[in-house]
Amino acid sequence: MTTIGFESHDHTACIKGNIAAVDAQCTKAGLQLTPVRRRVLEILLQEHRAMGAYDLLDMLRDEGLGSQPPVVYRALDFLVGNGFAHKIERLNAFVACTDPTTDHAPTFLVCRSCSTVAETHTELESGALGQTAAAAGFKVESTVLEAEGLCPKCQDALK
Amino acid sequence: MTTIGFESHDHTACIKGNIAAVDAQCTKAGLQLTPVRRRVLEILLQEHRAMGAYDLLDMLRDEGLGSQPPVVYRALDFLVGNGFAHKIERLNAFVACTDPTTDHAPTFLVCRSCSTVAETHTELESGALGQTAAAAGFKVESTVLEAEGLCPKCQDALK
DNA sequence: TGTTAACTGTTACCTTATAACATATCAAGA
DNA sequence: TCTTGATATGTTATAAGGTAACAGTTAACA
Repeated sequence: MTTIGFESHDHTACIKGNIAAVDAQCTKAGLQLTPVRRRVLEILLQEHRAMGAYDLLDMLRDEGLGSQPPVVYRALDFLVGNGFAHKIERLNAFVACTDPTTDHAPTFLVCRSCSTVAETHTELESGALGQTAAAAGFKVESTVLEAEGLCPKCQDALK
Repeated sequence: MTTIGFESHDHTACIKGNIAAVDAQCTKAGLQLTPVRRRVLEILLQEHRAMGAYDLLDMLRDEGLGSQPPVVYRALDFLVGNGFAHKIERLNAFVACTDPTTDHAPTFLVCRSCSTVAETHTELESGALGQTAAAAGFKVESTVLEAEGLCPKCQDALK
C-alpha cells in the first residue's frame, strides 16, 4: 500500500509520466484522449488538488476549449470511467489518478486546511468494508472511501 | 460488528425505540428535538431509505411544517451533526442512524436496485483507512465509507 | 463519396445547497 | 417586569453542481 500526495516530488516529471501512461493505456484500449480530455487531465495533474467541474470549466473557457458544463462533465465522465481521474464525493470535486495503469479501489485522505488530496490503494477484500459486505451477502460494485482531516504539514502549521 | 438493514424486523417498534433513544440523548445533552427536527427523523425512520433533502421538504410542506429549503437543511444539520442521521455522499441523500446512542464512524452498503441502505459500524483504527492515515501522519476527523452494489434480495431477483 | 460512430457545441433546465436577514420564543438576570 | 441573549424558525434570493436533448463536426472506412 502506497500513499502519494503529502511528500514533495518532481512535479513536472510526475505530470509527464502520468500523461504518457494514460496515453499508452488509451492506445492499448482503443480510447481517444482528445484535446479536451487531455487538457482536463493536465489541469488536474498540474493543480494537484481536488477541483470542481466549474473550476475546470472556467480554465477551459479561458483557453477556448469549451464553455458549457456538458463539455467538462463529458471529459470527466471519460476520465473517471476509465480510471484516469476520481471523484471526491465529499467535495463534489475531481482529482487525477496517481496510478492510472492499474485497476483499483482508491481511498482518499483530504486535508481540510490545504485541500491537498492523497490517494491510497487498498484491497477491498481485506478491508473492513469488504468483510462487512461479504458477511451481509452484499455484492459490492463500487466504493467511496474518504477521510477528511489534517495532513502532516497543516498539523504543524496550526500548532 | 453488526449490519442492520437487509433483515426484516418490527419496524414500528424500531421507530419508537429510536426516537426514544434520541429523545433521551437530547435531554441528556441539552439539545432540543423540536417539531421539525423530530418529524424529519421520523420520516427517515419510517421510510427506512436514503431520502433527498427536497423529498423530505415536500413531505414537511404537505404537513405545514416548513416550505423552504433552509428549514429541512437546518433540521438535517442538527440530526447529522449530533449523529442521529447520516448523509450518504454518493447519493446526496440522508438516512436515520440505526444506532444513535453511540458515537461511531458509520459504513454504508447501498443497493443500487432497491435503494435500501444498510448501516454498519467499524473501528477506524483497525481498518485499512485508519492504518493508511496513521502511516501517512494524517489526522482523521471524519470519514465517508460507502459501498454501492446489490443487496441479497436484489441479487436473487435479478437472476 | 456516402455512411457510421464518436466526439463536441449549445440551449435549456433540473437538483442540491447556502447566504443573509427578519421574526419568534423562551429563559436568566437586572 | 423588562430586557437581553441564545436558540430556533420563516423567507427571499441565489449559488453550486449536474444532465437531457438535439445540432454540428470529424475521421475512418466500406
